[in-house]
Amino acid sequence: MFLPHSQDFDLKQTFGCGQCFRWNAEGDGYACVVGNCVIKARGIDGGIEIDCPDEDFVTAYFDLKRNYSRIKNAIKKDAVIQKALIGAGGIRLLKQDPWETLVSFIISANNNIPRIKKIIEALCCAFGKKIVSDGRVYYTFPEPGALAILDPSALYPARCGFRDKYIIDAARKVASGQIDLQSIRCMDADEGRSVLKQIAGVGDKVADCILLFAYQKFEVFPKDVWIKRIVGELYGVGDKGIDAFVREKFGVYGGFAQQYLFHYARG
DNA sequence: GTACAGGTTCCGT
DNA sequence: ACGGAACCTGTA
Repeated sequence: MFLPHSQDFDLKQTFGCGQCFRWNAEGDGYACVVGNCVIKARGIDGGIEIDCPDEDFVTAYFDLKRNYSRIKNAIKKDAVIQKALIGAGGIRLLKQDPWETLVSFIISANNNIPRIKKIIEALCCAFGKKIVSDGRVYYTFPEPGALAILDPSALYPARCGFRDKYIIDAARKVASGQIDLQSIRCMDADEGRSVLKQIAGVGDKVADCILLFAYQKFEVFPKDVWIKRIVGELYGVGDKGIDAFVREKFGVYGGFAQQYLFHYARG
């Protein structure tokens, strides 16, 4: 699938902005296991080439139907956002699998990106399904049922630390049906957040990341330390004032603004 | 050896 | 309700 060059889609920005953890540089592009297959993406002359047999899936996953230029214009209200957009304007918000996103952001707690990626790969390698593509070996993300039967100590080789019991708690609640991840799709953000927070290790920040990156609740604005820092420094708004500030400033597009500002905050 | 990292939970006021 | 320490591990 070929996508002509657009200022609204940059692979490096999209994969590097912290919303996803399984895209890796490979050859002259990137590769990732999404669901049960390997997707590859690379920049080529005049655009982006995406290698995946299911075009409908690619369209949904990369959110290709949405007009990002229009969104960026709507939130481009001051010099701060304008500067952020210079280096981050090619970010797209990926529509990711809720279960994988849930576990990934439980792991993100008090952690850094390289180690988050390492832990997720270890879990996939140990408990996912092996697939081979172009002679390379990959692993799918483990199903809830595959983790639900385990004791937290079984995750020790993945070096999750104190998060191991949270991952198992999530797996058991999802595998048993106690938590229905699908049902969150049709809830508003506040309802969805309260359901997700029933899982140990899921607080406001982790829940908001899942709502934004898996359920496309674009008004949600996850507040991590970087965002708190940059909103404080550049807008002079304290932690407790962020929600009101964001609602007033970015309205229903808070999540997009969060990604642009976050990318900017990390240089 | 010590501090700290994209957060949550627990235990004090 | 609210603020601070602890949590597992890897890295500086």
